[in-house]
Amino acid sequence: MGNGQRKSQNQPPRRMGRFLRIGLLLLLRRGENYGYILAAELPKLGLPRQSSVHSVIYRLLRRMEEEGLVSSRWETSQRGPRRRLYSITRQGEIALDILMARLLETTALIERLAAVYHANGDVSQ
Amino acid sequence: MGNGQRKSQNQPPRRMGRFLRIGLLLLLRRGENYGYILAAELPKLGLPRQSSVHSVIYRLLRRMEEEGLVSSRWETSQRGPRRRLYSITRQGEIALDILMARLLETTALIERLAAVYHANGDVSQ
DNA sequence: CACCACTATTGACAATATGTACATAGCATG
DNA sequence: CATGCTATGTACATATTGTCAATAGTGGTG
Repeated sequence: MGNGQRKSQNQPPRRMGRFLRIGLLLLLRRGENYGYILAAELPKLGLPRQSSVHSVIYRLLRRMEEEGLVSSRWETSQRGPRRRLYSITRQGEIALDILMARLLETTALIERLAAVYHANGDVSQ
Repeated sequence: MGNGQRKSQNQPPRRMGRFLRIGLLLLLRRGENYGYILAAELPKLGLPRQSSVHSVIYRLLRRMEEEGLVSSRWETSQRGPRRRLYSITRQGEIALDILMARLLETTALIERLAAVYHANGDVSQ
């Protein structure tokens, strides 16, 4: 207790935007779906629940539609509150490919940093 | 006129904050150093140059000092503009360990997403 | 000396991203 | 009709980031 380390310890909320996009595109690649379900499915892909809050997912989906990565239509003829059904577009599929490629770059960066990290005390270059 | 694909293609600037922090801590673990040099060294660790702009690095270093991860002092007796020399603190070393641990989680997430990505058309599950 | 280039740090501003909380609305149940 | 679940959306505050400019010391050139 009472040590002064809290400030750097209390992990600030991770920035998951990039991963959320990928997760949503992956889910939508499986087929048309709507936000409420997508938000519930994301944690199953490994995304932190905290980042998969509904309002965040809805906002992101609208954004992705603006960008042309997904398209939406209102589900017709079902009971309960209306659902906005999203589908991945061709552009979205391309974007997914690009995002995954960039993920590889990120992995490479991480490995590089990890290598330096583990080169402990070894100060030479 | 032009097709409408540009919007999602032109890659938005990556968010490197987390990696920059790690890079700076790794560099400072090698020994005291100042911003101008640190900004030049980061790309050698694999960080994109775009993210290693001086003003960004200076700002981040000040921020990290506020958080107690690094400490600074003015270099005495040298010619040219004064330099603010940074050192990593004990807390900074701990934070580095934590950041690296979280990097592993990120790697796990990436692998998981990649697995789903490559399970192409395989909609089952 | 006037001018320029390089080193070195900082501050200010706008744009974007994110967290959080709330608002709306349909339907079902007791 | 109060409550709770499904379902979507909006609004506001804050955090992060990119960009640009300001300041300052030193050295070289004409």
